[in-house]
Amino acid sequence: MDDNDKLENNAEIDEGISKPLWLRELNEAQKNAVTNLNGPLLVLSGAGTGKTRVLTSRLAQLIATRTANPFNILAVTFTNKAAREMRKRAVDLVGPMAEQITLGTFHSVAAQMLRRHAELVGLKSNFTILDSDDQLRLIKQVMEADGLDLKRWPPRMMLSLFSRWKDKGLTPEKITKSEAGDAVQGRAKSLFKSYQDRLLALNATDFGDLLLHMLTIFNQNSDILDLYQKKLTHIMVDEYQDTNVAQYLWLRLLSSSHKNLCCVGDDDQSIYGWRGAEVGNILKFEHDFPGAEIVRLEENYRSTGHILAAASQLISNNQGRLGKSLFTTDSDGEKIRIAGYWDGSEEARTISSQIESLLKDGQLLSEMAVLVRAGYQTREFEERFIAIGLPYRVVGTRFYERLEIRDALSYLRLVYQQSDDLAFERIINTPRRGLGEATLQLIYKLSRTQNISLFEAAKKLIMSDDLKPQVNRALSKFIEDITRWHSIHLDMQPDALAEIILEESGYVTMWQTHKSPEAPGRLENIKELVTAIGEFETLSGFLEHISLVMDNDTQSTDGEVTLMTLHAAKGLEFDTVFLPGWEEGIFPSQRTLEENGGAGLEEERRLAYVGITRARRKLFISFAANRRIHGLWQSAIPSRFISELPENHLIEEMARGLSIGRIEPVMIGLAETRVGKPGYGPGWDRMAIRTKNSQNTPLDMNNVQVITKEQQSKFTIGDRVFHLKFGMGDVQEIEGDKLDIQFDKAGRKKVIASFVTHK
DNA sequence: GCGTTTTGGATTTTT
DNA sequence: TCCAAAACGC
Repeated sequence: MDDNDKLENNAEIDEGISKPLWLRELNEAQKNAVTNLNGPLLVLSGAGTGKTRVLTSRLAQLIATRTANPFNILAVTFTNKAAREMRKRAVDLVGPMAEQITLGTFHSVAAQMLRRHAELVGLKSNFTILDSDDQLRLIKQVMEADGLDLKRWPPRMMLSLFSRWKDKGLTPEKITKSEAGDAVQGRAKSLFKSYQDRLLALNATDFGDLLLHMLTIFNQNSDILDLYQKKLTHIMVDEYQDTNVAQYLWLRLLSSSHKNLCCVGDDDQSIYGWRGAEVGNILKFEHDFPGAEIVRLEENYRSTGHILAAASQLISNNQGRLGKSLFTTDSDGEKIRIAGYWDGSEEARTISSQIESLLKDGQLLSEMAVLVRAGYQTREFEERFIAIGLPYRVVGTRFYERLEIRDALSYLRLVYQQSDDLAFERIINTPRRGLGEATLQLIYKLSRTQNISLFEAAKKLIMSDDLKPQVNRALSKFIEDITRWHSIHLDMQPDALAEIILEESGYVTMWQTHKSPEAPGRLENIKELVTAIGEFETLSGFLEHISLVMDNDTQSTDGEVTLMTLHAAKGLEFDTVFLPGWEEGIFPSQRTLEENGGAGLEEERRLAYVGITRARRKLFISFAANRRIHGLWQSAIPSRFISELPENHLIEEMARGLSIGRIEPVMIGLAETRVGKPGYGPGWDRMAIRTKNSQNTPLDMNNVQVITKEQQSKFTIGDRVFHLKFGMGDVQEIEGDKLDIQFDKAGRKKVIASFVTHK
């Protein structure tokens, strides 16, 4: 059946003969969302309520009813994976004409638009999109040029401040005094400006710029905005709760003439606030788009009754929700199992054997997942899994972020575009060519004074006699190589080109002769990269692809347990889910509480909700009473989230006399004050918040153990002490609240003073 | 300019 | 504890 037949067929069907196939499989609420085609529509879709089906069916419905042509539809997602999935399912429903839908991530759609109108913001259409590593080096340069102490103001922090501003749709001009505060002695705004100027000079953007520049263009050129409003008459947005202000403004501009904006999302699953996502967008949808229809998808097709009940009860502790009540026709299933362990390794051991016994019962490892709050928590499990030979995979470090991949990409970028200064810098001396800091400084200077790229500057330097013969030779060779590769790059398959470049530059040899244990793996990755390049016709096509598609969805095979963070698990589901590490300070994360207070706590709770709702049949939640964090032993109390779960849906399995100990207010105060690291680390306002907290949270000093100056001096070197885990020992050294103790049995350890008592 | 030692720092990260 | 970046010494 060709495209037209399919469409005709469906149009006919729609006139009453029978319903199109996609409508037949929908429940009432879903149908409501799918057939409501014009005007603003908000679809609140709880976890597991068939969101993707609704989205794709609605695309089909728009086309089949001829409400919109495929090329008049814009559909935006956050991940490439979601975009691919949506495209595939749309094609399945309406045929190849779905290829004409403008469908992609916010960033890729914005990048396409920006390439068409780049000159309006001072860019050329072949601008480079910088990855976070490039951004970091750039901001460092800008700050150094400004004579700032990089220790006092970590570049990473500046970068995140700037991207937060960009997320809010703020250009340097729009930064007000109150926005900038007194960050970096009031110089933040001018630094931001310098950073943006540098980006333009490099013909480059960062991720935030893609949206930001489009906002500028739309606001300053009504004809262009008009063009897009006329072309894109129907807009659909996935994961609306994760949009930031810039994305919201962009959507509002695009839809302002026709108001055909359909946003799908779940306020309870908003977990990216720290990245600029604004839950407010979804909460105020009705207000922003008067007359908006709201459809709630509340029938859950994923989880058992017990799991849903627990999730619902937990999330009901949050304020300011739009409110949904999930239900299922499925059975109650098994109760959730809550377990307390003595320490982290017992937790890892027990979970591992539970996985093994499920495996014996015929469950697939690919249907089991261990979800943790932070990346470092996977290690304890990995170690255990390796020890017992349990196959697992960690979803984590992304392929394109690896050092060797970035190096290789820099070669390709420089060959493609010699003016790519950041790429130049990265590889000029990799592998070692004897071109170090001194030479680089010369090149910089020339490039700055003559306002030319580093590559051009290097060329000129070779012509001069400013370089030692040896250095001149090395630099000449480098420049010649790049020039030569550039001259052939259009005549070759990009993967063959990449092979030549990486081989002839000595990059591959560098790793072959490198004698570190990870060298072979790096070579493997390089091979993999070349294979990936092979899928593209041109070098430029590949480079555009990778700058936007930092994808990492390695297909899960049947035989591996998945180990990942809760954030990474959003949108996924497993038969069995383990949620370890539910301890105050870890989850909810101490740092989030300190930095964002109540709002932070609510986001952590949503994260817990996301975790629970990943499970279809079996859910295990656990905590450990003692845990080693960054080499220090700390004792912890169970997460307050555990006490928020409804008891009649749980089975508690406590090891050796541990109890869940429903957390009393005093103990919550205790957790906020005591658990966690001593007060160092990034966060300009952390100290302020810490001080504020301690003033606002009066603690009952008789019941609560708090680290005070007085307590730190409780011990002196040579004291005989007792520790819960290590037993008796002698104090060797005292550093603030940490004691270095020689234990009789456990050896020498550093522990926190409050976990030790005199004997 | 390069290899080694020391130190400081340590959430989450769709693009 | 364990990693990466700065500082150091050749």
